[in-house]
Amino acid sequence: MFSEGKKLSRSYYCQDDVVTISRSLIGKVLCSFDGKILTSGIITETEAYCGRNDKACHANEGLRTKRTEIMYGPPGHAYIYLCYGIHHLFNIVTNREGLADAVLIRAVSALDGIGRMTERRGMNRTDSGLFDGPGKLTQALSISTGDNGTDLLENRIWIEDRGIEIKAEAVSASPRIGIGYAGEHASRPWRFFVNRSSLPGTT
DNA sequence: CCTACGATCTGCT
DNA sequence: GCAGATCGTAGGG
Repeated sequence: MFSEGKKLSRSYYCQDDVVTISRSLIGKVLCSFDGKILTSGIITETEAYCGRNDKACHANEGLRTKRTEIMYGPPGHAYIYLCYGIHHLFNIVTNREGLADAVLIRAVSALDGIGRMTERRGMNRTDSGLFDGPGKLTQALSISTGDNGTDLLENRIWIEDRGIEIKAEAVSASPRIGIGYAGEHASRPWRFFVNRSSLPGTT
């Protein structure tokens, strides 16, 4: 019953421009498997964070701590951290080991296991805005800090290309959210999102 | 040790 | 539109 999809390869995550990867992840499918049920959603919003010369990045300019260690590891692994003491935010390490580039997934549109995803959110299927936030989608996909460091080529959390087409004109770029502290770097248009009118499910 | 604060979300006004 | 939740991390003493 599940759609055929091709899991993104290691080389995809090894591309050297994190902004390009962030843009190209729009329309790909984020999947998670909890041992019983597959849940997934089309990625509709992302943000790029660069390990060099980017004050918004946790690992900017070689800041190496216990938390950021995963970001310095090999590409294609999950960097998950707790935000505001409540929300688990999911990122993908990219480029090359030692550089700490990452893409934050900010929103998805549910595909597989919608009932289970809605349930995990403690919401009703008819409610709106169920998966359109970085903290919301991790809850829906059952992704938490316990999954920090997960290899996205394994079968717990991964990303597929299902050939979903989203027109270039349906995607916009804007400054990243919630990083006002990043000074002059805050205005960089490193957030990518599918325009509201083009979101799956609208006409 | 102690303090400040955050790549957010919800509920209430 | 705004305050409160809630806790790990980072940085300073």
